[in-house]
Amino acid sequence: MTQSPALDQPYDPALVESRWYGFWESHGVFAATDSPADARPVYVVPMPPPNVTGSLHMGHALMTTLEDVLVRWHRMRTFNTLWQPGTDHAGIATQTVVERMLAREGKTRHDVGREAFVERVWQWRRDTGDRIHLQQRVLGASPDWSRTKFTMDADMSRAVTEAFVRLHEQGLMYRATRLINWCPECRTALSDLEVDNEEGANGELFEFAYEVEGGGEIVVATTRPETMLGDTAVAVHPDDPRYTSFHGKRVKHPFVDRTFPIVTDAILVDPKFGTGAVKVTPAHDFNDFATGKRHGLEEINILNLDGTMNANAGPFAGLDRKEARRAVKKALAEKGFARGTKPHVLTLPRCQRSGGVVEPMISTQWFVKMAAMAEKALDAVRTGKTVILPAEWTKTYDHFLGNIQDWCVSRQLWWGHQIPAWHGPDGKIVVARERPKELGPEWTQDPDVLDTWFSSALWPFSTLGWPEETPALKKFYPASDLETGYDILFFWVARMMMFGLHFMGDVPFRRVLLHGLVVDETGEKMSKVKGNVIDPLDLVHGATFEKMVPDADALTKFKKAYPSAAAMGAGFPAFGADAVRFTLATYPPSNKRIALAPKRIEGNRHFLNKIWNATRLALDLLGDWKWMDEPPPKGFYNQWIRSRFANACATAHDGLDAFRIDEAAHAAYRFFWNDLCDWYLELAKPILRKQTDGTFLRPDQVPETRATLAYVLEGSLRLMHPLMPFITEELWQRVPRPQSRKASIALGPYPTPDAEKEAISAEVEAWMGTLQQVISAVRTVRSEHDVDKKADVPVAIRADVPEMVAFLRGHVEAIRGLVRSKGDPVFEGRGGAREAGTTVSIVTTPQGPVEVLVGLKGLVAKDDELARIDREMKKAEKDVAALEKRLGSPGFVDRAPPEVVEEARKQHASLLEARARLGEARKLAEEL
RNA sequence: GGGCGGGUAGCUCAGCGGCAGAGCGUCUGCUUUACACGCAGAUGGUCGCAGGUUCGAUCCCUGUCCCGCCCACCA
Repeated sequence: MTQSPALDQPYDPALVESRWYGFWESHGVFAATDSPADARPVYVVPMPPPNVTGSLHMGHALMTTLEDVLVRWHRMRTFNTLWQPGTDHAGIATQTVVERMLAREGKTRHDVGREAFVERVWQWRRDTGDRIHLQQRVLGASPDWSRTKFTMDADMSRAVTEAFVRLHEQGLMYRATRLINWCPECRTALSDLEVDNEEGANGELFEFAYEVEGGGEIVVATTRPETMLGDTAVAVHPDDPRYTSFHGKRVKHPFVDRTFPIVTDAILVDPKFGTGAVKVTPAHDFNDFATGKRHGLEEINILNLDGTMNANAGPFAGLDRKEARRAVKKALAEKGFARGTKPHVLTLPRCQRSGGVVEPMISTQWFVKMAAMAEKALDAVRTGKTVILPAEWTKTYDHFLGNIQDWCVSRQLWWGHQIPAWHGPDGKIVVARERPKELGPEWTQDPDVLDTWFSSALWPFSTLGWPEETPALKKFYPASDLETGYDILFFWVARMMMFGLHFMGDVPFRRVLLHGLVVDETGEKMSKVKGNVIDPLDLVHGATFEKMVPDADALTKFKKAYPSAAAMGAGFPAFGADAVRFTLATYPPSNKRIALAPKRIEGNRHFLNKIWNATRLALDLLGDWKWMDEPPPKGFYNQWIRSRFANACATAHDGLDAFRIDEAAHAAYRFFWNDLCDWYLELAKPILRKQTDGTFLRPDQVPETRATLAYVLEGSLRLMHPLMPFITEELWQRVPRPQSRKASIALGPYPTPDAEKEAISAEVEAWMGTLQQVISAVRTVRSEHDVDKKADVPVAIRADVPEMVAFLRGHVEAIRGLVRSKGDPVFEGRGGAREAGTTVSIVTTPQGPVEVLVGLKGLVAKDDELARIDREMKKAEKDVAALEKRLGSPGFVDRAPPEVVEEARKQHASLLEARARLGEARKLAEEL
């Protein structure tokens, strides 16, 4: 392990973060171990290695971060927490990337052959595997990724085969010939989910006539003229008077020697659209396919697998889809059947992987029956066995599963889990866990592979050893949490739910936590084309713009996508993993688009610096103090900071518990900076720092203050650890702490609201609030009048409530120290005479109004003071008016809850008082 | 066509019946023995628009206009 950085050095994330990963590994922080019997086992389903874009990206970093925050939190509460490494599944991105590499060489996978292609995919995965592993480590993520195998692991393949065979035995996996989505560019079938609809494509509606046998013609409209080669009917609405005379007649195909009927169909045909007559192509359109089934129509496939026309296309055979479209239109025009075109906006179905236009095609594929499994998965969420957060996604989940079609799982690709079926003579098929010995050499295994999401759907239990009844499986299934992006709710989450319930008889996880998608600062999706992709490692380690983007053009694009970063000079400084993690954790999960603002990371980087320096100060103030397990009786400031800490713990716990990590992060941030640093440490300084004569100002307060300071410091490091593992570990190793704590902060415990509950005191916080307001009032006056920082000013505090006077009198040292008053502030009853040149501020507190007088004679311009008072006066007037309107409006006093009315009256009285005082203050200011 | 979000300070976003909040930015003053990656203070909002419910609406309801996403359809 590298040397610890010296604490008096500036905070340097690179120095801090390089040392801890190995330490955690060696101390078993990442391992689930046996724990006390009452400790609930917690399992967070690990995400598979990236399989969407296949490269390192912010979305991946976000998922890693949020998963790891949850895992560290769970682990600190109950040690028995598992987030184990998985094995690779057949990530679809892998082959996409390799195919793109081939395309750059002007080749397709069919040019290099199956074996060579698969080898290239392996190579690519090994290369990226190293980078993924690095990113996991850098971000501090818990799983032992060195154990991750970037292979299609034997155990995983076994689980996939087992699942396939069982589904087949149960009649849920079947082979069928039907209309499916076919991508001619990838030359594979797709599931419905893998088809993206591109809206707003400009197309045209082409109209042409079919000759009706026995005379006349019928005009149809189409956006895909070439499909007319597969037409087997023309449909009209049964009630459409225009076509009544054609019912039962047949039309002649102009290019192929066949005739087909005119049918009536009220489902397919909308008489108001186009000509009211529809050409029917059962083999290449989903609606037409259904129509064909209703009328017993012939299905004529006109396409080859690569998108060229086949022999059924007659004279057009061999042409590509696009060429065929032009040729058909031209031929129809030549024969005099063309009837013109109209512009038409249409939606194009595109392949998610290749972007090619998807063609509906009749094909024989493997399908999984979904209806029964979907029903169970719906029920599990309805009855709360699994909770989806944020809850608004539940409806989306319901809608998807409620309308689900059978899942086409076979792919004509070469990378993936091969289907465990063997084809023999006469179309015989055998499904088995391994090739049956009795099969002769003429039997060949189905060349197709499974949809990558099929193996992913088994993830929660296949990674635990299923189908073996392993101890891990028994202990950790079902998992506690699954954390992932909402974009794969259907692809992954819903399918894990179905397969989990089906194969394990129970839900795969208790909670599903969905986060948003990371986009650039302007809200645009990150993509290589747009040039706005950020590698998280560049944010962690720092990088120049030149390194991140290749050329000047790209740099311009990049800076436009990150306006706040554009002003950062040459590039990103090294923010460090903790700052990146913390920032990612501060976006609320309801936020669907996470606009990554480097400036925000920078702000949080400053927070870490603050923590570093505050700890440095605290250690200095603590001196050689040793941890005491029994905190001594506490004074006011100590009670206050303990109360604030307890509240922060409660908020953080509730936040993490409800998957509002952002709330936990903000609670920790506010506590540490605004309470601990801004107030408590400043108050503790005069107590814990020796005076020039070497004695303490208030020796009686030293032990309790040191104990409290040590307590909240150590506690807040633990509170923040899941959000910023490296810096908290580094500092925690140096602060006083109980002997009972283990070697690493990561081993907990997490501060719980229960343990801190007793420290909460609303009364103490209210009094402290008053003190803070009084101090702020003096500071405001000083600042507004540009009083020299070193100048001491006389301060008088006037209040009528005896407890108030007593309280403030008890804190003269704090007031004097924090506002630089000339001697101790003077305490008086209200309403006395005031010296000329004195400003008056009115502080409204729950305990009543307080006047704060600051003597500024000779230090201040009259106009400034008058302006200040007028401003305060205006605000008071506004508030008084609002309250009077409320109190005066009919029904408020009668109908509003008594405590609300009471509160309003109190405020009103106190504001009137304040207004009166301000009036007097204004008179006084005239004398300045 | 159906559904789900969102529109709040210059920017990014919280809040969701009872005095409108944070971070970043801006302005002013300060190199104060933890921190200028800082401190103190200030500025800044018709809470998209119009109705309704309510004693009271940024918040609930209805309508409406923008923006985003998802699903379905598209001859």
